[in-house]
Amino acid sequence: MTGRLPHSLRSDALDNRERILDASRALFAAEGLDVSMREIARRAGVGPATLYRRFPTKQLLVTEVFTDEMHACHAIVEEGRADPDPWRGFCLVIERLCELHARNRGFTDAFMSAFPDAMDFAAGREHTLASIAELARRAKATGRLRPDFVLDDLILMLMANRGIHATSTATQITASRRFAALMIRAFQAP
Amino acid sequence: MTGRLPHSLRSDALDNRERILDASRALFAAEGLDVSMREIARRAGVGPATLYRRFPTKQLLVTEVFTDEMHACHAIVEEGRADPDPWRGFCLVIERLCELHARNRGFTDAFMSAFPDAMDFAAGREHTLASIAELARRAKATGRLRPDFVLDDLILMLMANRGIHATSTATQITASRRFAALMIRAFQAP
DNA sequence: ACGCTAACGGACGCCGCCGTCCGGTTGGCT
DNA sequence: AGCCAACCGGACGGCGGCGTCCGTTAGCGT
Repeated sequence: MTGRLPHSLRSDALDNRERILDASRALFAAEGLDVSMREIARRAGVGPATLYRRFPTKQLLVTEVFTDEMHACHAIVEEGRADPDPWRGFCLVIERLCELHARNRGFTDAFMSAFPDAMDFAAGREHTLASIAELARRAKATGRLRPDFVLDDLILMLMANRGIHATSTATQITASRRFAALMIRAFQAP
Repeated sequence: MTGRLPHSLRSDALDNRERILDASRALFAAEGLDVSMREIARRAGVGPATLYRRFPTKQLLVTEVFTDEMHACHAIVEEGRADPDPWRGFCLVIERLCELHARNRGFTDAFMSAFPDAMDFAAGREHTLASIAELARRAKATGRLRPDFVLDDLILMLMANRGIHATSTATQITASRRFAALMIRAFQAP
């Protein structure tokens, strides 16, 4: 999945790898993608060389870390699509997506291709967006979603959602929820 | 206004001061507040020492640079308040405010108190927000603005607007305009 | 138990920014 | 014209991040 096989790694190496990923997850979620490699290594209790040996590029580390979140994205969209009421499903997707991104600053950066050449991500992103587009088409058919809604509006929303910062995670999520509610109202047909 | 009197400055010093402010304006608008002092000095064609001599703190430079924008903010809100139709005025304020912030990344950072101790700014900000609140009250009375609108929603909007980035300024403004339109729909009473 | 090799991390050189100091320059007043 | 103080900017030491090298450690297979 990453090109680097975790097999054929010595036990201590594997252990360090895990610690690096844990540290990355925590730091990326809290601070975004622009944490220094050094800081990740420190947090993981590992020398810089070890970090670079396992993940020569920050890019590789990022894609590895956010594979789960990417799957979560898919899952959210699929759940929305499975809803018998497309508009309800659409709203659910928006709410959940905003919360996911609010919980994980780094994932938003990655999703918005802060790393322009994260091809793995771009592919997953496009697939997710296409699914949302399909859901939006059905939601429009019910007359609840504005006919002039375009996919760019959703991207705009995610970009905007990224701008919302707060001191605590709890406040952050509350604010993001409020924002999602506003956007849903904006997307609703008059 | 800044504590540093531009009077009693030698002509060359005054000239450099102007060049520093110009460079800062350009860089802050384009890149936000996190440009290095060095870069500002380079852009202004001035040594680092000169920059620090004139503005010992980045904070001082920022407040000086964005005084104009702060006034523009006031003006926008006052114009909105002057509109005989409060809802129309409210919408105008939102559109103009979004555009102003879209044109100037650094100002948004400053306005959102990226510098937590920019007291001058905080005061101006609070005054502006209070004016908007008054306008909102009247707009609610007309029944066009949602009764549950709160000032935090506007701050949320500005934070969100900051998240919208684009490669070119033109695209940026287009996106921001679209966003403003969405938010207005969100704020409109059902 | 032993040895081989993967894996470790401290240390290195490089770079850019920070805020400051100081010897040279220049504007402005007499 | 000549002086003096205000002003200039190159240069400095400190810090932190970058990616890499290499001497040492310790997992694992026999």
